[in-house]
Formats: sequence, C-alpha cells, structure tokens
Amino acid sequence: MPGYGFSGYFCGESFLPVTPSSDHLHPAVSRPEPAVLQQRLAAAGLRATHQRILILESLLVLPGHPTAEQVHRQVMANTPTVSLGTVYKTLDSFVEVGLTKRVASADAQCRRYDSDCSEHHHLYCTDTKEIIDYCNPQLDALIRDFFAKQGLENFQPHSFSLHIAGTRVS
Amino acid sequence: MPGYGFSGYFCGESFLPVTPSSDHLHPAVSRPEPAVLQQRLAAAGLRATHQRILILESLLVLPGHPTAEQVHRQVMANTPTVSLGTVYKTLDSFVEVGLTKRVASADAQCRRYDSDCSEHHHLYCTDTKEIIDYCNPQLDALIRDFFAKQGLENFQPHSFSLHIAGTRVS
DNA sequence: ATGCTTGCAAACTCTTTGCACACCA
DNA sequence: TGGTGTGCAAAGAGTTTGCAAGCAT
Repeated sequence: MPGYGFSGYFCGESFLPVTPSSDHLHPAVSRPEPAVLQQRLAAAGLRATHQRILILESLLVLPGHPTAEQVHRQVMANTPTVSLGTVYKTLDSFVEVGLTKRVASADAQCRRYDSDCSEHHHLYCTDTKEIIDYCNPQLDALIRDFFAKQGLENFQPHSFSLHIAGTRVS
Repeated sequence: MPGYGFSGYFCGESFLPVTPSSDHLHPAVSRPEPAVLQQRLAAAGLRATHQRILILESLLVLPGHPTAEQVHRQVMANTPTVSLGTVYKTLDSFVEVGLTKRVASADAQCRRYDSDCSEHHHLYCTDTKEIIDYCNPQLDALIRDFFAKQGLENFQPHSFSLHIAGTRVS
C-alpha cells in the first residue's frame, strides 16, 4: 500500500516524528491547493474567506491532532493577523459542517481536532500521552458485522472508534 | 441477569433516568458502607479522610459520568464545607491510584469521571449528548482475539474501549 | 449592498496553585 | 507529633461572547 503515512504527536508542546511501522497506516497529506480548499468550503456551505482557507490548510497539514492553539500558530506563520478567536469560531463551524472532528481524550486539558474524518481508531500511549492514528478495515468489518448480527437495542449506531490504551514499544 | 442496572445522564445540568432496555447492562450500585470505602482507600494507599470517603461515595452513587462540579454538589448535600478544590485534588489522586477513571469525550467542556473501572464501552447519543455505558463480554472477546491473532506492531495494548456514536431510538 | 465574518478585548468556565491551618496515622 | 490533606482565594488555561469594522457573494 504505497502513499500511506503515519502520524503522531505529543500532548505537550513538542512534536515528534513517528516512524512508519505498521501495516495499518494513514494516507499522507500533500499540501492542498487553495482552489481545492475553497471548493471544499463552498461545498460545505461556508464562505471561503482567507482565514478559513488558511485554517483548513493548517488542519490538513499539521501532524496528529492539533489544538486550537497549534492551528493558530500554524496559521500565524502565514498570516500573523489572524486572531485566536477566529480560529475557535472557525473550528466550531468546521465541526458543524463535518470538515473536521473533535478527538476524544480522557485526560484532555483542551480540545483537539482531527482533519481526518474517515473512520479510524486511536492508540493512546499511557507513558508518553501520545495519540496515534490507527486504521484497520478488517477490524472495522469485524465490529460492524458484530453489531449487524446482534445489534444494540434502542440505539442506532452511526460510527464507532476504538480507543486502545497501552504503551509504545521500540 | 438480575441485579443489573442502566445508567445515563445529560451533559447539561439535568439528570434524566434512562429506562433499562438492553441485555448489556451495568451492575447497579448499592449505597456503599463507609467502612468499605475506608478500606478501599487504605488499600489504594490513601489516607481515609472524611472528605475522601464522601467523594468516593458520591462517585459510586452518582449515575453516569459526573463532573467534578456534580461530585462536589453531591458531597455538599452531606457536608457543605467541603471545597471544590479538594474535590479536584481528590479526584486526581483517585485517578492516579486507579479508584476512578476519566471518561473520554470528543466535545467535553469539562472532565467527567467514571467510578466503574471495569472495562466497558460508551454509546454517545449525538442528539442528546448523552453518554450511556455499554458492556458486552462477547464484543470484548472478539476484539481481544483480533489483537491476539494479528497484534499491533510497536504497541502493547493494555485496555480498549469502543466509542459508539449514534442516536437513541424509542 | 447585504449580511456573514473578523479582530479585539472582556468575560466566563474549568482547573490548578500557594499557603496557613487541620487532621489522620 | 509529623507529615499529609484541606479550605480559601487568587491565578491560570482554555474557550466564548459582544460589538464595530471588514469582506465575500
């Protein structure tokens, strides 16, 4: 499976590269064309402002699951006048229209965003607090089959995500 | 399966009862004896102060996944002098020694705690923002088998939890 | 031109911290 | 009694809000 990448990050300030190591990897993001971003915004029913294009680009380009703060910093590298408040408002509307997702985390002190809206799972390293994307269609099929056969009463599932806590090993 | 209960709550202020409806339910909590709580604290290596006993009791008694604020309110009903700061500090130490867990939630504005440290899953209702506990040993076995057969490279899983988003249906 | 978006700053919520006093072991 | 835990209040971090000015359609 060529063209696949692996993303990871640390909860603190620093970003760490994560070595490709598994068969269950994520599509690498190539720098998106402004025109494409503009189109995605329009398709989502949002006005394509300069700020929104920058914020969407930052989301797609940043590794892992950035905070509003980290998105802001990335945006500022290009256009230093964009305010943090705008980043918050924009991320909210992106979530609303499905351009991004919020990532669930048990010990989160702040919200994290995930530009990858496809279904995937998360590995939590309890040592380093790292969150690593994990996708495995076989696993998805397994779980989906399970619920198809013996479904949930009184609950219509739309999507699921497995949170696996553990430790990274070299 | 007698003696089983079902817990649910709303993200806002109000609590709603959730009708028992599924086969995959959670043990109902009976009001714990202070002596037992004291023992659990001691076993966890914590001093059994009045406040800690109250907070542990509140955690066990409150339905769903209470916030620090909700725990505090519950504690105050018994002893109105306990401070919110103490509740925070205490919940932190409880998490540290494994007496409680933090619950992951994508759109959490504040931390939620779960006194049920056994492995279980969560149903998120996207309409009502309700979080419903769900446990199903068959599902657990299925997932565990899957990882036993084709494990994760470079990652040693300790526990997992499935987050199922969807909508409640009557 | 109209109305959605932005920047700014203040306000707000949740959580942490420092310190003197209190209390468990 | 010694050292940990608590209450209080202030500070800190993250997020939201209100409003005038700016910009996309």
